[in-house]
This record gives sequence, C-alpha cells and structure tokens, in this order.
Amino acid sequence: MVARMQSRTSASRTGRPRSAEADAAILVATRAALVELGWSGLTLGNVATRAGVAKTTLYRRWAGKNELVVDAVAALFDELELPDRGTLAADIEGVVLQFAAILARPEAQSGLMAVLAESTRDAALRERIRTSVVDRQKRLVLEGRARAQVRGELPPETDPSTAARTVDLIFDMVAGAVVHRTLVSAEPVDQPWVQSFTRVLLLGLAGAAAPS
Amino acid sequence: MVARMQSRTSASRTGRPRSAEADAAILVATRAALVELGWSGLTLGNVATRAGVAKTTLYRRWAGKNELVVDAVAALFDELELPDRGTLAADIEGVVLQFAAILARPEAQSGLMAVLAESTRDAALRERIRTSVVDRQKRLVLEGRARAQVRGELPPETDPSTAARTVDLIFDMVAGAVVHRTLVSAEPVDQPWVQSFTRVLLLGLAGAAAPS
DNA sequence: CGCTTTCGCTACGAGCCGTAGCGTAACTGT
DNA sequence: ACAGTTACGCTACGGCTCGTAGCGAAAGCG
Repeated sequence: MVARMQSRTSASRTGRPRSAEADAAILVATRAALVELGWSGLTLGNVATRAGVAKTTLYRRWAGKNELVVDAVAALFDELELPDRGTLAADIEGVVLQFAAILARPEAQSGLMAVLAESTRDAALRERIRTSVVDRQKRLVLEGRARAQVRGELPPETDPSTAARTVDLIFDMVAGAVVHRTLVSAEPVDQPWVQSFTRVLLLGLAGAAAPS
Repeated sequence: MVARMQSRTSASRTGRPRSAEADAAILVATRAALVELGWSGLTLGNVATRAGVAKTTLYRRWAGKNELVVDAVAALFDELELPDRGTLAADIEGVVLQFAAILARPEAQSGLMAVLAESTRDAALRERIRTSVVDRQKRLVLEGRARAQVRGELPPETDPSTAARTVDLIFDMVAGAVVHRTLVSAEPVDQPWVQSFTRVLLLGLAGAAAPS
C-alpha cells in the first residue's frame, strides 16, 4: 500500500524475501482486532496471534501500533472512486455516500480517530496519514471540481493559489461534515442528509463564486 | 462541571467531604499531562503525582482514563460564548474563531480525538461527551439561528422537525469543517479562512431556504 | 553449497493497571 | 466531647503488555 521500510534499494537483493501473505494476514488481523477490541484493547501480541505470525515479525515491519493501524485502515479507502453521474450534485452525493459507508465501519471509526489523536504529537505519523489516507480523498475533490468546470457547472479557476484555497475549503467542508456527523453526532449519513448537505454546499459555492 | 459520582443524595450528608482543590488540581494536571505526554503517554499514576494526590483518590472519582480526560477537556469549552456583533456573518465568524482557538490547544487535540475514538465502542462515554462537550457547542448554533431569525437574516422555522434537521446540518458543517481543518489538514483556522467559510455557508443556507 | 535475510519461538526486565489494606484526617450529629 | 462516617495518603500486590535479544531453522541467491 505504501512504501514502508526497506532494507536497501527498491528490490532487496539477497536473502529470504518477506512473506506477502503474512503482510496481508497482519492487516486483516489488525482490522479484526480493531472491530473486536477497539484501539485501546488492540495489542500487537494479539494481532500477531490472529495473523498466525510471531510478534517479532510485526516489529520488523512496523515501528509500532500507530503505523500498523494507519496501514490497516488506509486500505479501506482503496475502493473510493469518483462516479460520473452527469451532474456535480449527483457526483458529490455518490462520493459522500461512499465515504460515509467506509466511516460507518467500526474499524475505521476507532482506528482513524485514535491514530489522528496520536498524530497531533508525531509529525511523521501525520505525514503518513496524509499521504496514505487524506490525499487520496482530496484528489476526488480535485477531479470532481475539474469535471464540473468542463461541464460549466462551476466557473473556471482564475488564480491558481485561490483555486487551491477553494479546493482545501471544499475538502474540509465535505469531509469534516461527514466525519463530524458520523463520529460526533453519531447519526447516519443517509440519502436525505446527503441531499440537504449537497444542496447547501453547491448553492454556497455558486454564490461565493459570483460577485456579491 | 458535571454530575459525576455521588455517594447518596445531592448533599452528601456525613463524613469527610471531598476536596474541591484536589478536583481542580487533578483536572489541571490532566491537561498538563496531555500537553507533555499526549494521550498514549498519559497515565493515571503520572496525573496523580502531578496533582499531589494519591493514585487511589483518582480511582475513587473517575472510572478511568477516558472519563477523566473528558472532564478535563470539557472545561476548556466553558469560555465558549455567542457574541452579538450585529450580523449573523459576524456572529458566526466570532464563534468559529473562539472554537478554533480552543481546538488549537494541544490538550484539546490529543484529548478530544482519543476520547472520541474510545467512544465509538462505549455508549456511556459517548453520552458523557455529548452532554459535557457537544451539546454546549450546539446550543450556540441554536441561539445564533434564533437571533438571526429575529433580525430577518434567516427565514423563520416552519416545521419544527425540519428546523431540528437544519440545525443539526449546520452544526455538523461548522464544527466538522473547523475540526477537520485543524486536526486533519493541520492548517490554521485564521481570519481569511473563516470569512471564506462563512460566506459559502451563509449563501448556501440562504439559497436552500429559498425555493429552487 | 555458502551467504544473506526472514521467520517462529522463548525469555526477559520494565512499566502501568486496578485493587486491597491500613492508619489517619475531616466533618456531622447527638 | 465523642462516636460514626467518609475521604485521604501510602504501600504493596498479581497481572498484563511492551519492546528487545538470542537462538536455530527456513527460504531465497550467486
């Protein structure tokens, strides 16, 4: 999923290769442990046992609990794609529902929040989360915006720096609202909510682009 | 701050009363430990030492780390108030900046996120967070909306259930965007960002209230 | 067949957890 | 003043997880 640790160069030359099956089994076991035990209950020893792997093998590949969980949770976002439903509103609704479906899973909830909490004191961890989780989500905003500009649903960008700020704003508004509703308000992100949200967001963006 | 544990009735009748100074010292020590050690590094033994209190005293008042940190962090939100700056936009900007200032503090970041992660598997903890942290923020949205309706900046509510849904939507959008920008994007919630955000939000709400 | 790296296993000191037990301190009612 | 009740500080404890070290065996490569 991500460049993790590597002995030397891109293809480690000699010696016994690392088991790819073990890698996959560990990530599966990590997600299962997150579901059953939560973040605080998850121990590397437990994960190792579930995966049918020695505890030392875990420590050879990951620096600790934080990094392991980031990789395990990041894989959940692989399925995230930008649909093409014809209109910007429909595209947004589709992505938001996909995103919400992932966030509804218990391993994503406990794992993501906990690792985000740890990242506030660990710059390397924050960077790891950014590249393997956040940026992949952000790209969807970028693509959706470009597609809407081609359709004429959004005005083309003028200044590249203001465009970047707008994308950041949209991203924080979309992802923030979904995360907050799911994890703080603890209420479902269902069709009616998504429609209301999309309506407010798009009207706001259209109005903000036009002169006041 | 919150009804916590109580021996019998409202006024514990007899025996030595609990030290209020100890209570305050413990919460201060908890926040300090969050800043210096983060969530994972915080231990109840350490907090007890900092507060000049025995470890057993901690366990007599709080069930564990989760509950203690909730109370310690909840106190940060006591200062949150709704200013009256004349316009809805200015009121929102004021509240958002206050909220962002609290979230910028390291004890709020690591503490809140971690305890939120734990709350996904603990209904009682989630409820505790809701009453002592979330609802207090939500009330500001309610008050601000009512004030704006008096001013004529927002249409009066028609159906009470749709009004409640709208308030929930606004709350998730505001709090979600601020939290996401602060903790996930790890970028500052400063004046220009708040103005852009408020502009998009208000135009969206105005447009959504009007017929399409 | 040597060389290298990974793997599973065992064992270890260290640290924290949450509780129990004790004697003492503080406050209340008679 | 005195018993009754509750909170406090302190010490000690078994149990658990941590992260590492050391070993022999397995799995590739030249």
